[in-house]
Amino acid sequence: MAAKFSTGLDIHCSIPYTSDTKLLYGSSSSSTKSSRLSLKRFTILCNSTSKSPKPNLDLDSSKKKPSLSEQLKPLSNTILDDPPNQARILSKPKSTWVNPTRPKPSVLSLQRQKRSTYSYNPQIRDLKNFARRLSESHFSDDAFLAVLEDIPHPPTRDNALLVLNSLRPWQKTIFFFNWIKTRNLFPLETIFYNVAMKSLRFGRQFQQIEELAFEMIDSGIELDNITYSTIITCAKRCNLFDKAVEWFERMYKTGLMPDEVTYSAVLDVYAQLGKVEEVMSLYERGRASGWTPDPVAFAVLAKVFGAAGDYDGIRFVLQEMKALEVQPNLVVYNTLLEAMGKAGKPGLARSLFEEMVDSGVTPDAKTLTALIKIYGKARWARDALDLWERMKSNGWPMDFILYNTLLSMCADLGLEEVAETLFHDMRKSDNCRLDSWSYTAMLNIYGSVGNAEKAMALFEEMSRVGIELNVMGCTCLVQCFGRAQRIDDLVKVFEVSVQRGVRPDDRLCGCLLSVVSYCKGDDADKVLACLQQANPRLVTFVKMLEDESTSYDIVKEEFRSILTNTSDDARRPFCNCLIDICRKRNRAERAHELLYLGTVYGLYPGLHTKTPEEWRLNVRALSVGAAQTAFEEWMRTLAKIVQSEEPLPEVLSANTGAGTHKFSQGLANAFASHVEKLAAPFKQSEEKAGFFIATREDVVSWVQSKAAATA
DNA sequence: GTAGGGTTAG
Repeated sequence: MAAKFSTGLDIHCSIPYTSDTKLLYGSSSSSTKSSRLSLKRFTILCNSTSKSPKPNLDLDSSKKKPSLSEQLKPLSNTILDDPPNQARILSKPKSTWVNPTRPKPSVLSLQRQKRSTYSYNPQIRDLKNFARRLSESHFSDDAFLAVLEDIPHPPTRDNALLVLNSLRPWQKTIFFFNWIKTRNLFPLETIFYNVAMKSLRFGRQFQQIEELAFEMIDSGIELDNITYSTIITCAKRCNLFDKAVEWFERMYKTGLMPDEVTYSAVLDVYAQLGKVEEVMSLYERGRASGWTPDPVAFAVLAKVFGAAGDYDGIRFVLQEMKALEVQPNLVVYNTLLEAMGKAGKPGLARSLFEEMVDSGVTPDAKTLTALIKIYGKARWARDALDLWERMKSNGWPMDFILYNTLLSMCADLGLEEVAETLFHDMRKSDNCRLDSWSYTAMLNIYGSVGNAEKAMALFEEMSRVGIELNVMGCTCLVQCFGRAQRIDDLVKVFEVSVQRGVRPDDRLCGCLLSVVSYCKGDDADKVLACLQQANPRLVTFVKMLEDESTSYDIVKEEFRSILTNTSDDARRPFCNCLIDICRKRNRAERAHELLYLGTVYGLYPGLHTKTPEEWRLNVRALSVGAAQTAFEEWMRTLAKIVQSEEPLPEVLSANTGAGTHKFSQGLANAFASHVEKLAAPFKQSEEKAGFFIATREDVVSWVQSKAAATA
């Protein structure tokens, strides 16, 4: 594992735009009492088990959602356990249920609502043209009204419905709806409301939909499953999830059973909220009612497990479909592939894709986008390139999102030339255009290979063709010019970006901080001046670290406070860079303090792992300076263990990672020279790349000889 | 978009 776009020293300090955040930044979790641990001992290294230490930063308490069971309560208490009698009768018309004291719970109707069939309307052509003319025009209300009077055929029920269905946007649909209502030519049935609501849904006009629904209730017009599912999905699209649930509950209360369409719409409401338990509860209640879910419902299930990165859940979906003999369709496959990616299972995604192709389902651009993204993230260059070849030779569909994903994949894999070919193809192509994603992906690549000339040329081209630089592009350029020591260019890009409205985020700040860590004198001051605009507290903290008189307690409090206000994925990079800065400015002990705090705050889970046979220091997610600091710390601890004659395992190892990324092989080399400088008895493994190994005897005799030398 | 549900990018 390695950072995506870094060479040499700063590979883990800059904040690369990798999708690999789980590996790179680690997950944070909570709580070791830092205040009770003695700073001097740093015992955390050898006391920690393979379990991640839990940081005691309660950083996200304000965002806490109600518990899952709390959220499910309204459904389970008010509805699902107590379905109205009428509904129960509807859902099981031929039931031979004999135990009336324990009615079989039923939560959905197994019959889908029947749609009325259209009778052929010979005037369809004229009316559609009429509707299209109205839709495309820009009339005032009066003019619109005048044109309506010229409707080519009398506004009978069927004619009016046809026009209503073809009008857009929603303002015109509603205008026409009100027009037929005031003319009072025929009673407005449910279907008229449903059609009007659908148009409102396109315009995301939930409030108006709700008003129409109340109007139906007031006038005694029946709300059916189509009405409810339209209301619910509109609420969902407007992010009004409580409204979606409210209308679902209202439906049961009026004695109407949802059919499977409404039911999966609600499943999706919970899926979008990430409420896995609720989705499963609804799903199981549906199954218990005799429901065989269709592919749409399975796509919802796959989505919710994908979002949670829950591989067992994904397997469950596959098993259920197999058991119920439901054949996955394209969307289900796409969703499952996405889910496999989120669960970090590239191999399973690959075999699922082959299964899909074998079963005769032709992949579309979304399928290929999902898969290319997975291969890029997994750094599976061969599979990614093979797939690209297959796409070309099979003529599988491409779109601009797929092109941009291919570019990002190239960035993940360091495929500069392939990316340039793709970029060139897109430039020539008629059906896709280079957009800010494409340019940003290229900046990412040039930033990673350190090609400052090409990055600058691209930056200038963007200004010329009017594509705005976003915060990611800015970060890539800062990284690129920082590494090339073109600090004046860096400052210029930063200033221009801020002027054009880029709001620096934590990743950009981390990137600036990493440049500070390897710059000197004037250059460092120039970069700090940029950082001052973006995050003044960080600059103050850097100055505090440099000042010998700052006490540990103050460092601890200020660091904690800074981390609290830093997004999760930028915390470890911040800590890495700050450690590097301390080491570069001869504040080695300060570096040890920061590493200790970082460990306590959960930024380095699994830094030290123990088995009875082997203790291992895992520094793959550390910057060079942090890795050196951690190694020194470990040696101190091991020395104490030897001196106090406590037991050691047979093998001690340090893992720097092999640097599978083309641009990131710096850590192992830097680590090797540090080991050499300390004359520590660790040897780089020949079989296992990225491992440094010592035996217990090596370590014991090394400690003893050092002790003898200083005695 | 032909009255209702599900899938694509740092």
